[in-house]
This record gives sequence, C-alpha cells and structure tokens, in this order.
Amino acid sequence: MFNALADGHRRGILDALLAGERAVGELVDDLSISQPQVSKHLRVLSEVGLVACRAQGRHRLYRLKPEQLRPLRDWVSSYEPAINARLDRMDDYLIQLQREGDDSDA
Amino acid sequence: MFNALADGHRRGILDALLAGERAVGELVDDLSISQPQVSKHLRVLSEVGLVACRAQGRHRLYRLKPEQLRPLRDWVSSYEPAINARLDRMDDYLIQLQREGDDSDA
DNA sequence: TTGACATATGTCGATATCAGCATATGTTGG
DNA sequence: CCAACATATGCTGATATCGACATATGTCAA
Repeated sequence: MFNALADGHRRGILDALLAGERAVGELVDDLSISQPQVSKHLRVLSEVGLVACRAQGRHRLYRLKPEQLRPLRDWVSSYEPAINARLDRMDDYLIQLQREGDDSDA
Repeated sequence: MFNALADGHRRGILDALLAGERAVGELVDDLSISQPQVSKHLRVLSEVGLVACRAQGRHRLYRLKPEQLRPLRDWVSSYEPAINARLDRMDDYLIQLQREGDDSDA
C-alpha cells in the first residue's frame, strides 16, 4: 500500500480518479504518460485494492476504492497530536537550541 | 517523503520515535534489525526531514520531526470525503453490481 | 595514548522498480 | 470474417533498493 503510493504517477492517477471513474485513455491524456505505463500503474494500484475497474465496451473504467486508504489514514492519524504539537514549548525549544549549538565550537 | 515511508522498518522507527527521543542502539534493540540498517534508515528519514538528531556523549539521540508529515496528512485529507462516503448510495451501488456481474456469463 | 563503546559508511549481491518499446488480447462495426 | 480502436502484457536496460558484512569515524574512560 505505502509502496504503491510511493510513486508520483500513481498518486496522480488516484488524484484523477478522485473526480470519478475514468477510462485508461483519459488518464493517459490527463497525466501525459504512456499508455502501457498507465496500465501498469493501474495494475499495481488494483493489486493493493486502491482501484477497481469495470468494462464498458472496449473501454475499461477505473474507479477509486477509497476505503483502502483507511490504513494510511489511521497511521497518519496516530501522528496527528505530534503534528499539531506546539514546537515552541520550552522543553522542545531547549532541545532545538542544544541541537543547533552542539557543533558550534568544534 | 512517500518513498521514505514505503519501508516498514522506517515506519517502525518513526513509531518508536513517537514516544520520544531514542538513541540508535535503543532502536536496534526495539526493532531487532542490524545497527547499520538502522543507521541507514535513519539517514533516509533525516534526508527527507522526518527525523533530526543531536549528539549526547557517544550516543546520538534521534527525534521525530512530525511537521514534515504535514504534506502526507494533507494529501490523505483530500481523500477523507471519499473514504467516509456511504458506499451503499444508489449510484455507487449500481456500479458495484455492474462490476460484479460483468464476468458472470463468460 | 589506548581500548572499549556507539554510530556511520563502504561494498557487494540479490532483487525490485521504472520507462520505453513492441506486441498480444479483447472489443466494436461493417 | 476483417480492420481499427482500447487496453494489457512481455521484454529489456538502466537505476534504485535492501540486507549482510566489514570497517571507518568519533567519543569516552583511565
């Protein structure tokens, strides 16, 4: 999962699918990467369950399966307190000073 | 950033640092991976700004820099509506049925 | 200074990854 | 059936990655 998201193109595909179902060709146009690459990235994404597709005529419409992002969402959530922590509180501030000073008289 | 998080050991290190500063040796014990590996993973994490370290004696104390997780948090947030969307709403439900039926009479 | 400890770095081999290209598969219309 | 379109798959070379090992760097204690 995390691995699938490590690629920028793949995130671009997901972002595009956020607007709704898309055919492969549309994604190719939107993201200006080659069709085989798009297909391969879609394969990776579908292997981890982030997208699903249905056939419609000769097109294949891919759609987002956002539920699969829950593990990522939950993982990030566990850092939310730390992200929001005031970093200018005294103890952290001292650590910061100490860190910046520890190579000043080498 | 996303790339740095793609490795499970690296996420393990971040999780361990969530509790506070840690020396490399402590991380080695906690995560039971080799010391050089821990150092290398810490290097990757510090290259993307997710951790910082300060020297204390012969120890090097690494600490989390959670602010750097903001981009990830924000990216995930943009999917929050989709994650929380009722998937049993009619339009999505029809898509689901259609998808499940399209290989039933092959 | 020497020796022990804590950490970082270099190298190597195995494995994965990605982009580009060619080509196979499946679909529609005539 | 054939031809054109839409998509998927296979192959290749370049590049990155990870783990294991050895070893270098830096720091303290005596």
